[in-house]
Amino acid sequence: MTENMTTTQTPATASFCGAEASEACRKVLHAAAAVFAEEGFAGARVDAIAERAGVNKAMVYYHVGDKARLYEAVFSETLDRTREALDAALATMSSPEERLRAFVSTVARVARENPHFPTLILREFAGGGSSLPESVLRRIGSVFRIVRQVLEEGQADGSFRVASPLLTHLAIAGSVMFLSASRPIMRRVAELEGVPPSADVSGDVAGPIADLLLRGLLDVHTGSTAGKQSRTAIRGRAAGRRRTPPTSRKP
Amino acid sequence: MTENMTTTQTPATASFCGAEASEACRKVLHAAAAVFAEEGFAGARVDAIAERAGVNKAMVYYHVGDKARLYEAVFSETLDRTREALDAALATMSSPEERLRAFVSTVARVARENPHFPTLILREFAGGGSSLPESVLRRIGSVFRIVRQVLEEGQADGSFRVASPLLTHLAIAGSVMFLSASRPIMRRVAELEGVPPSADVSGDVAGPIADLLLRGLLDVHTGSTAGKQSRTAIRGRAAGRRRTPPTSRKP
DNA sequence: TTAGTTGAACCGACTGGTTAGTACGGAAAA
DNA sequence: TTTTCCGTACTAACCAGTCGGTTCAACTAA
Repeated sequence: MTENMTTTQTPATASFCGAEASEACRKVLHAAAAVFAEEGFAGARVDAIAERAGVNKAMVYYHVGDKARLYEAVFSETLDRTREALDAALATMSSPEERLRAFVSTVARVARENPHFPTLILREFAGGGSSLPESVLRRIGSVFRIVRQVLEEGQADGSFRVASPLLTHLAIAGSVMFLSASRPIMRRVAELEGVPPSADVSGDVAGPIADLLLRGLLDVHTGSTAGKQSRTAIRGRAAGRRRTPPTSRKP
Repeated sequence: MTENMTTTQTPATASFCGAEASEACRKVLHAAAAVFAEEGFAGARVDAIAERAGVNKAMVYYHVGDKARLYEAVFSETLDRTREALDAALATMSSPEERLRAFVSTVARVARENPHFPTLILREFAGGGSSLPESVLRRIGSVFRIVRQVLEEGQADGSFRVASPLLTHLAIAGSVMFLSASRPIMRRVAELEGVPPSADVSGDVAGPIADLLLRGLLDVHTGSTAGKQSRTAIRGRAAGRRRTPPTSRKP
């Protein structure tokens, strides 16, 4: 399957499969992405990856290297592709709002085209990045830098309210990743409760997420009384927000 | 549904460690939560759990059962505790905004008090809930029902704009979980880039997250020109949002 | 008091199945 | 021939789960 050459035609796998990126090698990387996403690093079996790729297990070692290197290759390739898509998408936008919306929709699109991406990211963030080498962490940092710049621009020109760029970025990325990866478990929960699985998470999630994050949940656009009341209530609450005591249960 | 008696003081670990919940058993559950969070289900070694708990491996099997049952016990206990905290927190609030803010801050507090919680949730959502039994999925569903009710109330009385409750819930939960679990990897990324690790994610994340999600990122309160422009642009975009064809890659 | 009994809590050492990684040989290109 | 590619068959290690036994406190009978 050559299905995710959707953005540009750069051979992102070049550094791992040799410069030419042979067919077998690409199949291995695709299969690895799928199995790593489904089972996690520890749960993934090299035999399963090989079988899924339609090659012999020895080929995995011949082409890519050991399991850790395979994992790194999957991550690097996906992050590079994401980064390229982001650069391309943000380049055409000028205002911070447009750029932020483009960020959300681009990440959502990459997640839709490559369904293993959000799963891998979620797993790795949960693990603290312990199984990632520096090179991959640096790629993550470079994506963060893009968003931080957009957020700071927006704050500087007054179109965004002042908030921590790091928290905001994580909220945006977390929403998109979590939501994209939630499809299977939400389907299971839904059918367990006897309700038909919601179509909301099956379609395009970028628009609603961007709406939520950019416009906010409160209906401030209609200028209705309810909306105004809400805003006042929330502003008061936000100002006088009580601090919760830092009672940590475990040292 | 028999297990929705969550508002009362049910001892959450009762069903797994025997009614008395012996000291050793509690230690095992705590250690299991830590190791499962750090390594995932497949990556967690029962020997590691036993060592962390300061008991012999055979004791793990003697007290709790096999690895899957141990995992289930950790999840059930944590989810029950979360559910109890939510019920208590939301009971005192009346308006939908207050209740939603209470939801965010309660989940954030539980995550801070029990740092393994967001990690476990993230991992399990990534895995599609494949290693969770029905009982645990039902508990997840019950938490979702709480939030959906709040959202629908808010939409009914006009204080929330109309949006998919499922998407909104996942965005909220995803933000909080992702952000809470991101601390370690963010620290690693930060120190790799030579910048001091941001204090933003170390403190209380509930307030900023709730502010972001409830008020929205755009500074609509000042009525600035930039804000007005943004809103128009966004409304236009949201209305004419293109539909993406539902191309599912795998059957 | 004391010797004997019981049973729950506990442990070191083992097993059987699984899995990452390799040795080596064949085939086809170059 | 040499190099690249691919496959079979193997090993060494790992790990979930078990087994046989020990400790010890509580209880009882004499």
